[in-house]
Amino acid sequence: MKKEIAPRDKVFQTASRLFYQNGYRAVGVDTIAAKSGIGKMTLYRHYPAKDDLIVAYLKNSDQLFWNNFELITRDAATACEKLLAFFQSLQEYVKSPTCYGCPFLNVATEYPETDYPGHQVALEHKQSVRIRFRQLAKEAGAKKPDVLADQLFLLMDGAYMASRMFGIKNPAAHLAEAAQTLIDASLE
Amino acid sequence: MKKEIAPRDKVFQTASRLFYQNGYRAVGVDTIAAKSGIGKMTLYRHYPAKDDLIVAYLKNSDQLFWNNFELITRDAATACEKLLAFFQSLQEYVKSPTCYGCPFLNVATEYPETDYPGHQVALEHKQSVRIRFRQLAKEAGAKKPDVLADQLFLLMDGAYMASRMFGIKNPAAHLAEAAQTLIDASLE
DNA sequence: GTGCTACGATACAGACCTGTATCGTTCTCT
DNA sequence: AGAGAACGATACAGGTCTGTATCGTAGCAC
Repeated sequence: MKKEIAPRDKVFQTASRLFYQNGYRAVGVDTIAAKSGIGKMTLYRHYPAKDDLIVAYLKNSDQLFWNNFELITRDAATACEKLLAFFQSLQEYVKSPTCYGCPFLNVATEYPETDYPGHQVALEHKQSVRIRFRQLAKEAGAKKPDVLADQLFLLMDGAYMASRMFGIKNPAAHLAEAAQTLIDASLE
Repeated sequence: MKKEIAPRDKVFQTASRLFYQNGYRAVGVDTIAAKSGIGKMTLYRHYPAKDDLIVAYLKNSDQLFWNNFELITRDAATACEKLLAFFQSLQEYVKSPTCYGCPFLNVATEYPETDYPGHQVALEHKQSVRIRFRQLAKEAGAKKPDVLADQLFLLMDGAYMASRMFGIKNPAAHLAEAAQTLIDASLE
C-alpha cells in the first residue's frame, strides 16, 4: 500500500514547482520529464503542448488562491477584517522561503503579449481579485471602494514582486500595516 | 549633414526597446542585429555577449531613472513634496503607452537566480531606491521612516507591474493618492 | 596609392528547444 | 492466459538560440 502518484500528477507537480521557481521560459519539457521521473511521451500524452501545462498550472494556482482566500477570510467577522486577514496572511507568505512571487505576474512578464493563453488566465485572475477587493471595500463602507480596492491591489502585487526580487529579506514586512492605513483612511 | 547614429548606439537603442517591450529571453541577438540594420559581428564586437547588452541596458536605465528622479523632485520644496512629485510622475508614466513595466522587476522575474549579472544590477538599483525613499521619509519627519519607505516601495512596484499586466487601463490610477495617504499617516 | 580599421552579410558550429516516432515492458482487466 | 492500454527510454526531426569564422567592401589616415 505504498502511496503511488499518477504520472500525470507527478508531471504537474514537478512542472508547477519548476515554473514557479525558475520561470516558464527557462524550464524545458525535457527537464520536467526528467525531474518527474517519467517519459517524455507520457508527458505529451497528458499535456499535448507546453502551453497546456502552463495554463493548467495557472488555473490550478487560481483555484489554490481562492481556496486559501476563503480559508483565510472565513473567520473574519467584517469585510474590513477579511481584507486585513488576507494581507496579514500574504505578509507571512512573502517572507517564507517557499514564496517565489506571483505565478500570474511572472507569466505576464515573461509573455507580455496579451493574447498569449497564459497571460489571458493571469489577467482573468487578477481581474477577479480586483473585483473581490471592490466587493469587500464596499462592504467595509469605504467612501470610494474602487479606489481603495485598486490601492490595495498595488500593495499586493508590490509585495509579490518584492519577494521575487529580494527573496526572504524583502520590503514587505509592513505590508499589512500599509493595508490597514489605506483602509482606515478610506473609512473616515 | 545627415544625422548618423553610430552602430554601437543603434544596437543599444534597438536592444533596449526590444528588451523592455518583449522581454529579455524572448529577444535574440539575431533579431536585435536585424532590426538595428547592422551586422551580427558588429554587435558582438561592441558587446561580447548578450548578457553584456542586458547589463548595459539596465545600467543605462538606472541612470535614466535617477536623472528623471532628480528632474522631477528638483522643484519640490520639502522632502514630502519630493516623494509626492515622484509618485505623481510615476502615476502619469504607468498609464502611458510607452510604459512596459519596470526593467529591473522584469529582469529579476526572467532570471530569478540572484547571482545572475542582470539580477544583481536590478537588486542594486532597487536597493538604492529604497535608501533614497528612507532618506526622504526621514527628512519628511515620518515617525518610522524605514516603514514608510518600504510601504511606498511596494506601491511603486505594484504600479509598475499593474502597467505590464494590464497595459494602459491599469489599477494604478490612484497611486499618488495612496502614497499621500501613507505619508500622511506616517506623520501624524 | 596603401595599409588599416570598421562594417555588413553570410555561413557555420554546437547547444538547446518543442514535439514526434519507435520499441520494449509492465500493468490491468477480462 | 491473453489482449490492450499506459508507461519509460531513446532516437529523431526541425527549428531557434548564442557565439564564431570568413569574406568582401567602404572609409580614413599617412
